[in-house]
Amino acid sequence: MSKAKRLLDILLFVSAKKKFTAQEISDEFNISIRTVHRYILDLSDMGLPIYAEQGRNGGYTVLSSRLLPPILFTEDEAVSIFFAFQSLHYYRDLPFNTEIQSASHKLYGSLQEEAKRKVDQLQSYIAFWNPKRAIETPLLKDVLEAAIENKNLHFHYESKSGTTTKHTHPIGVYAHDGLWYMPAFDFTKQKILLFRVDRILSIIESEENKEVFVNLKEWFSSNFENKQPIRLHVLLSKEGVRQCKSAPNLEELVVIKEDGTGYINSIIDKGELNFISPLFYRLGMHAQIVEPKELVDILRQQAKDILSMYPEND
Amino acid sequence: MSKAKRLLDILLFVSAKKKFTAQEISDEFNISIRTVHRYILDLSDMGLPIYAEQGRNGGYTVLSSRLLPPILFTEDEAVSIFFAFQSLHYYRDLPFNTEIQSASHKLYGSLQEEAKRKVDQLQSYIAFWNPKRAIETPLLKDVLEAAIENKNLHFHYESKSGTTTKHTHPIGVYAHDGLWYMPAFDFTKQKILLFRVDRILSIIESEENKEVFVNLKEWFSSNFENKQPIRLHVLLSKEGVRQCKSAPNLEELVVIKEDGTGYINSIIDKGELNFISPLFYRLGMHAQIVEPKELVDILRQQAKDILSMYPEND
DNA sequence: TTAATCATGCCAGTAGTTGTCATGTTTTTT
DNA sequence: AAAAAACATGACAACTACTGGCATGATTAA
Repeated sequence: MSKAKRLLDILLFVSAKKKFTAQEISDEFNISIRTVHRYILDLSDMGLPIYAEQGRNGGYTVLSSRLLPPILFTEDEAVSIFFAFQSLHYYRDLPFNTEIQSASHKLYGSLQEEAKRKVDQLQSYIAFWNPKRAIETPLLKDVLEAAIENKNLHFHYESKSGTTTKHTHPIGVYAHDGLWYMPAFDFTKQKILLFRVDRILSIIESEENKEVFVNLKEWFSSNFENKQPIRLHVLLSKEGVRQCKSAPNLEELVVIKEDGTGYINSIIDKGELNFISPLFYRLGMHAQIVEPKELVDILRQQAKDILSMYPEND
Repeated sequence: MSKAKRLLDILLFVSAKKKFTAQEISDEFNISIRTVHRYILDLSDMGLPIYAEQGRNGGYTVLSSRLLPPILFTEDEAVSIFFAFQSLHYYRDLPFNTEIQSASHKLYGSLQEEAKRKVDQLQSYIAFWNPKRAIETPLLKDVLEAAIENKNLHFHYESKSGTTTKHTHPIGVYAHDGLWYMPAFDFTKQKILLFRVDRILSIIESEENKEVFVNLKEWFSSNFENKQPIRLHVLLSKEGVRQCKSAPNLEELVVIKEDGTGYINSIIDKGELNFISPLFYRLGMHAQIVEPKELVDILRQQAKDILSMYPEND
């Protein structure tokens, strides 16, 4: 077997084992101890952070975490990785910040000049904009860890009514619009609630739990099921069509007529009414609500509240 | 020089040159032609997609795009790259889809079993949720290309008033809330406008342009300057504080008092009024607007419109 | 003190690499 | 048809690198 291949095998072996003696490698790969010492010198020259402890009970120790075999990327693949990293620049807190830094550095360093320019250009022509929030999410990594390790999580939470204590089992973590959310089973309320990770003030403790809950994907899809179906029927002007087409939950429901106007006439979840009412409020004349009466009531009630708060005095 | 190092040098040389003869390599690196043939066999065994054309004017041709020297990633760095790719899964259209696929594949293949499980788990516990996956943006790649190559772009656009033709110079492309936007200098209106890439119906043509415009970063930062400063003064209940803290542009302006209530009293851009009015509409009693009068007028006018649309008949 | 380690040097035997020469094949040019 | 330019492959001797064994030292723990 060629030296290069053998070196690689040893690299993988030792970076998994972390601590070992020359004798062990000699036995494992059937090579002389003298050669093991030479190989380790080579690996060290190649940049593997390894150090030796002298004397009885000594041996070698690999510092870095496990290494992968060398990978040959094409330039375009490298650019795509930078592109993906770019999309993360706009989050304040991320679970893998240091690793992203070092991976970026390794990749950028091995690009040729021309490709470096391409990457630099990419960064000045494309962006993933988040309303760049000042909101800190220091516990993100801890929460994600608890979720992945299937642990229960007890924490202090900043809710409407002040600081409360929650006993939960996290389903997962997701980012939306620059904020991090955690759906979790609440043992007190016996159902899955949605928590904002930045509002978790401190983690009290986490503990193992063997029970199996839904996973994040299942939770997402179950959330699309209608809990309280209700018919939404709205007539839309041309502009109304345009704006509804940009609304998260409505876009697929809009039916466009030949003259450019349109309508919505389908079943939605009653819980969404509060969510979509601001849109119809903004649309005003551009959206004529036929059904449900509840939605009209919400709009009218809020309009009355506003008028009573700001009485005509001019 | 060791064989491995020489092979790498040749790998980089040929993957940049694409087409070459054995004689050229022999001259460039001062090795015999016989050895060049041997080396090329080695590279081919290593997976470099290279083929030979026989006969006069023949030679070798490298198929794939340029290769980077082999990179040693740690397992954690590999995981961070998967994490970054994960964040892109939630866009329907992306400029580097195929490269992301192949890079993913290479990385995943060289992970050890344990790490594979970790990556799989990651994908079921973390998500980047994006509400507008259904909207197609087929021209994204073309638009980005025109931006990077500093070209002018003429296209058909679906605007409020129907289909129009735009003559622009793109500044760049950015994603926000699941949609792709393109700020571009409009030659007709002689200023920078914001276009939605999914509303670009077809590209008529693009042409070189030597002129220099602002780049995307400059455009972003210039957009934070107040064009028409106006004072916003609002008194907030505890719930009002909570909700304003979650609003993109307001969160940093909120001042919290000891009892948990708070207020906003600072200068904002007049253009933002239309943007924030739905929030105050929703807050109702939880936000008492002191200034500006314009905001109150917007709320009152819209409330009146709503009430006149849905007259009391119950 | 002894045993277990790493560290390093030397040397001869082995294994791998290289250059040269020879022979073929394919394709284009003359 | 012949010549030229290229790849393809084999044989072999010269050269180079690698390996294992042995020796010697240094360091540490039992």
